[in-house]
Order: sequence, then C-alpha cells, then structure tokens
Amino acid sequence: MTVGRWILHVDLDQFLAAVEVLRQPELRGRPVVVGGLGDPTQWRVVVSTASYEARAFGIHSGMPLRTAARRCPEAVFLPVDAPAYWAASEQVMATLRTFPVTVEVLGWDEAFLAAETDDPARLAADVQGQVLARTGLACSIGIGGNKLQAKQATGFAKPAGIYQLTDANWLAVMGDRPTSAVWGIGDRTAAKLKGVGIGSVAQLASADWRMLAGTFGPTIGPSLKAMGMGLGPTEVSAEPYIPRSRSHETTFPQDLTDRAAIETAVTGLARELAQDAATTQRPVIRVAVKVRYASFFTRTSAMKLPTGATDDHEVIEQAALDVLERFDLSRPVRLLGVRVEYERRE
DNA sequence: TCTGGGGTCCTAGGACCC
DNA sequence: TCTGGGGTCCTAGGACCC
Repeated sequence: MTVGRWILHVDLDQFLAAVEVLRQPELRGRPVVVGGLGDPTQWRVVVSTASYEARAFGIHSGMPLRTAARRCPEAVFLPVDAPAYWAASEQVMATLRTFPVTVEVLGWDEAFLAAETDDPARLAADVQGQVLARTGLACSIGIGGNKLQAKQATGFAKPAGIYQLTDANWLAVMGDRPTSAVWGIGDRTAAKLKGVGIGSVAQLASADWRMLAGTFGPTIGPSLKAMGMGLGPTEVSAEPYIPRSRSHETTFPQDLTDRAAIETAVTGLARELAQDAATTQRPVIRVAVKVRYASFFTRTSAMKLPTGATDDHEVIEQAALDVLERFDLSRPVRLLGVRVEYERRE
C-alpha cells in the first residue's frame, strides 16, 4: 500500500449530553436533554443536545424544551454548562494533537485531521480509542480524500463508528440521495435545484455548470456541481482561529414593548461585546443590531463606525443605539441582538 | 415545533467617483 | 445637456452550519 494523504473528520457523539453523563454516571442509559437553564416549563427555550435515548422519543436539537418534555416527561433536563464543555473539548483536542497529524478545530465538538498514512482506518481506530481512554467520550470518524468526503462520511459512522467516503464510492453511496443530504446544501438550495430539474446528488454531479452559474451565481453555481461530485477543500490548518465577528442576542420570555427597556437591553449587549473586544484587543469596525418582532419578522441593520476602529465601549454602545433608532419600536419585540465586526488584520 | 444562540460566506443593489 | 461604463465602498439579506 502506498502512503497517501487523508482527511479525517472527528465528531464527538451527543457531546453535551455525553459530558453530563460523565459527570453523573447514574444518568447513563437515561434520556438526557441539555438546553437553556434546564427548566422544561420555560417558554422560548430549545434543546441544545439530546442523548440517543432521548432521541428515541423524537427529541432533537432545536426543539422547544416544552415539546421535549411532552414527548418524554421522564427525561432528565439539564442546563447548558458551556465552561464544562469547553474544558472537555480542550482535553479531546489535546488528545488529537498527540497524533502525527495536523489538527483543525471546528467548534467544540469537531475537528479535521490531515494525515499521511497508508492505513487511515487504523489511524481512525487509534484516535477513537485514545479519545475514549483519555476523556471518556465517544466519537465518530469519517475518512475521506477531502473535507467534504470526510465530513459526509461521519454521518454514516455515527454512533461511535468509522466510515470511509472517497472518489471511489462517493456516487455509489450518495448518488441516489437528495441534494440536501450534502453538507453545505440546505433545504432552500435543494428546492431551487429541484426547480431546474435536479433532485439527486448524481443529477447534480452531472449537471451543466454554466446553467448552475446562471441560476446560483458565478461562485455558488459551479461549487454546487463540485459538491455533487464529492469534491472539496483539502487544506487543513492548525493556525489559531481568528474570529471575524461576535454577537449576543436574547429572546425575551415576554415581548418587550417599553422603549426604555429595549434601549437598556441593546446597551447591555453592546457593552458585553465592547468589553470582550477590549480584553481580546480586537478593535471593532462595524456594529449591527438585530430586531425580531413578535410576528417573527426579523430585520438587521448595521453601521460602520464613523470614528474608525475602536474598542471604546461608549462609542460602541452609542453606535448600537444609533442603529436601533432606524427600527420601528412601537411593535412588540421578541428578540434583540448586537453584533460587532472586527478590524481585519493580515 | 409558536419557532435559541453563535458563527461564516456570498450576492445584489445603491451611492459615489472618474 | 434624458445621459455610458467601470470600479469601489457600503448595507441588507439570504443561506448554511453547529
């Protein structure tokens, strides 16, 4: 066998629920639902992660906690404890870095690995074993010739398995599936593809890229065909991630109708982001405000800071309030959000 | 399903300038 | 002065992902 370059996608299984079970072993085997403050009677709070036992009741991420409680009243509901998950994630990523691979972290429960090996399945099994031994957490691993194939393969590896997807079996495995099965193609794009006669991955792979460019634009169009063919990026970077923006948003348990309360909330969100910008020394160049009304109609508006990049909290808060002025605040407000964009540095 | 929070990237259109 | 074409900046919004 010749040594080749492989991409592995490592994905922790039911990550939040798994960390909770580690801390409370008596929860193992029980339906566990992590979300919000862990109170299933609260409105407007959704499931972050459901354990496999909870998923058997039809509970899944994004589902309102109240709905989850209705589907499985005996489930254990737990609050989201982000610091605990970040700590567990750090342990996992450190374990991955003990292998002779390049590790690119994607959020707290995923990573791409690039490896030179003639036996990627063996490497994947070793990684799985070490992650489990050192952290107590199970992961699934997809193996591919590029990031798309590897990421896609992980879906077939779950739970706690290994699956390989390459140029050799891509079309055999993916060809008959709907285009929305491909990572990066959502329901909107799949529906639009259907409108031009493309329903399956195989059809997308053999589609005319000029036609796609006409329908989806010069960048997205041809990239869709490439995705259908199972082509994707191969660079894996261990460079520390530099965020482009940060945001905070809050959905209120009850809609806000009082202008002063709205302004106070926006100021508070902006202040937190400004403090964060100052401590991380990332000057802000733009400030955006998001308003979701009771009707769920959502608008955002943004402003480049006229003063130039700054981490001055007064400037950032004032900018958020100035942008807020553009909105109709006579209607009940369900959600308020503030986002700051950082100066891009080379 | 009465619908969270935190991100990224792309596109389209208007303003403005030459 | 009924009027072109190209480049760049800015903003709103779409789409997608975890």
